[in-house]
Amino acid sequence: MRILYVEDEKYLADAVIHMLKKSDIAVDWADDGEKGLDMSVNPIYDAIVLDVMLPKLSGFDILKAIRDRNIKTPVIMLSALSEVEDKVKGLTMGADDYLSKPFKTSELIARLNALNRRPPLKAETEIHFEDLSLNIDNRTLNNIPLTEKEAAIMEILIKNPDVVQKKEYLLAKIWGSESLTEENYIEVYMSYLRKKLKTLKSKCAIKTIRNLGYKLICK
Amino acid sequence: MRILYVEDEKYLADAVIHMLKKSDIAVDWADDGEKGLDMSVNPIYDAIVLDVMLPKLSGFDILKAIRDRNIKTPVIMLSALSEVEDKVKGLTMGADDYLSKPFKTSELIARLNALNRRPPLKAETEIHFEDLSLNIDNRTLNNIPLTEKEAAIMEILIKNPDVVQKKEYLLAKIWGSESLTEENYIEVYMSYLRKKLKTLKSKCAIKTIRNLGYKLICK
DNA sequence: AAATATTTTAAGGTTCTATTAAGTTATGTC
DNA sequence: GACATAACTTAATAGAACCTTAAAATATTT
Repeated sequence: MRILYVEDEKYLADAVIHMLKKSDIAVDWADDGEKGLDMSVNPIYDAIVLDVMLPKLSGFDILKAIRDRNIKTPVIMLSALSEVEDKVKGLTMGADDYLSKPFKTSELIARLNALNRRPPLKAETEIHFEDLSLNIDNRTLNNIPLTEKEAAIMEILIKNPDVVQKKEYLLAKIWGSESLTEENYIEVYMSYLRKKLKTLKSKCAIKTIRNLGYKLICK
Repeated sequence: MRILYVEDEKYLADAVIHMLKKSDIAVDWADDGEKGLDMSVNPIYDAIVLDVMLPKLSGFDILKAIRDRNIKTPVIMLSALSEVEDKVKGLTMGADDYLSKPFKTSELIARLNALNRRPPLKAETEIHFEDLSLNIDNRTLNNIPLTEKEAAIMEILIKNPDVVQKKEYLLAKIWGSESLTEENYIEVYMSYLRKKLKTLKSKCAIKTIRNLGYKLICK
């Protein structure tokens, strides 16, 4: 794992970097906000550890700048301000985690590892796959409107192409139920969605895996 | 978003659930560890919020149990023990986040949203052997579809290559029966599987051990 | 309150898988 | 090599799972 660490206190930085390296985490260090931002846009990092109080640009400024540029690198904010409002501010601005100073490096390492167990972020409202683009906000698939249920099913399928979604899972997730009368719901909606995929002349189709569920496949 | 909240203090739970609902987060509540574990295995939840100190099973117990079962639902641990060691323990056991009590619900909400900005981890369901790869979820062998019974037989063979599987064992395991009329079932399905292995031009083949059973062998 | 859109229900039709059965081929024994 | 037995293959059938459609019930918009 390779991370960027933006921190102006050299003593602290040296100590933390030393510990991280022992845990096999490569660290690039920036000692002010400007350098930090310049280096942040580099996509090689698995995570960015961002102090809030920095010379020139604050951690929040950097966070905002990189998220505005649609860069999804996981960010852990670091601050002596342990106020809940600050944590919330960081997290809603797109940070993935928030650690109060002083912290133990072992906790930072654990949090870095936790972050990197998950795949990187995808873009928000539009989901693209092959020749399909599903817009969650408008509820449209390649500009043709979908109903709420259709969109909910399509979202799950398109986010996991080629992965079978079990019937019970879809029922539970979308209808919040497990009753058998409702088994037919899913069949009806798959039929609707297939019709729409056909009118779109999409390369993709919904495949049934008998006794299991459905998945999205493309030519 | 729908989450599972495992918490034994009813007062706290009521307050938190109320706030979460206002933020459009649906909450199912379990008030002890056993119920919590039972409900955790249901794949409908976008996250599980887990108190550590619980009757019957601790939050750590639940976390371990669900991660052992390869369930990837994001977990936030909740505890009055704010010791760093505990946080590290939770995070290394596969929790995605850790929140110390007391906490503000706004922070919990921010963290839930941060977690759900990331796509869920997929469970790995592929079994590899020589030039074969069996996907249990998709029910495919090297991307060609298998039926339910074919997949069930193949799973047993591929998990125990070079080990003879007795006819009666396969019958009992897959058909749940020992009748002799059904002896032919297995022969029919071995024939189907062999045909598919041939179309795959696999190095592997199913060998018959007369009067005993079958095993998978490879060149 | 009417018009429209969406969801649910229900019924009949279609497709696929598992089972059955019968003929064929392989294996081991004398 | 002849025989008996076990296993293989294939095609036909039955039944379950799934699809489609249209109408009824709800929900939403105008």
